[in-house]
Amino acid sequence: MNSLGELERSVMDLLWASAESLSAYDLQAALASSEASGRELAATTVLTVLSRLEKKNYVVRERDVRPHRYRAASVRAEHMADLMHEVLGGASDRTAVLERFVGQVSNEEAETLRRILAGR
Amino acid sequence: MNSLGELERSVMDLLWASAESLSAYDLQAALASSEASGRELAATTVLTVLSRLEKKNYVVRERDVRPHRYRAASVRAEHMADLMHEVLGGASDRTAVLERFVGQVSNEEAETLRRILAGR
DNA sequence: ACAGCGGTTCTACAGGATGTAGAACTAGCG
DNA sequence: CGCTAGTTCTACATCCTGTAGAACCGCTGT
Repeated sequence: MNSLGELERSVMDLLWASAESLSAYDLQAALASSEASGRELAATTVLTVLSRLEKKNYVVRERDVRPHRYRAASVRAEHMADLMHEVLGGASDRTAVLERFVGQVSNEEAETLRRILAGR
Repeated sequence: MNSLGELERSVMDLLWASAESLSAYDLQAALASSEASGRELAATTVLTVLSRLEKKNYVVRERDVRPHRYRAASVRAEHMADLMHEVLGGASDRTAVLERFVGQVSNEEAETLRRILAGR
């Protein structure tokens, strides 16, 4: 139930990167320049994707302004942490998974984890 | 690129739970009893799924025995840890993600993490 | 050598997710 | 009240997954 499509993910990346809410037209332009192709998608295409993302609760839509504006429903870090917990949730052997997980992180990251854990 | 289908996941769960390699027929039977429905899938269905899983490098096939036997390419915990790292890898703000992630774990799990980090 | 038979691979199709966009509809400005 | 930008509907191609029949293949016993 997690993974988004290619385009959906691109849109989310833009929304996550933006402090402001964006209109479909902003996104349309941003997508055109970011994606090497340079090709511009049809406005309706962007709108469709946004509707689907809204249905999946990935984005929130501001309907009170005329070009509706959209923003990510949650901060990116939040979303990723959720995904990680989702993976972990599907494990019967949580400790084993955590062991492997921690075993694979770099030293700096291990340090980061210790620091975070220290601050409870 | 991660998520498996329903049936694919069931098959992987069985393979992950088994120390031995299993034949498609073992799996067919196991699936029939585990899934409440009790219905038995066609053998070819199981074979197809196994072929797909092999192509995705989730399982390894022993071709030298006649009913081919299959086993998970990696231990479940390993797989899940990989998935978690995969999620984390797609983050620009890794620390932020880890903060959120740790912030959401239970006290016991936090303790587990500390212990793991201590002994590494 | 050959017919069977169990086992494997090929081929096929339905249904859902996603990318893509035209057609149809709607709200608010002048 | 008619336009026009903007939104929603409808539609279709493609890919992934579940599901399985059809076709093919390698032993094994006679």
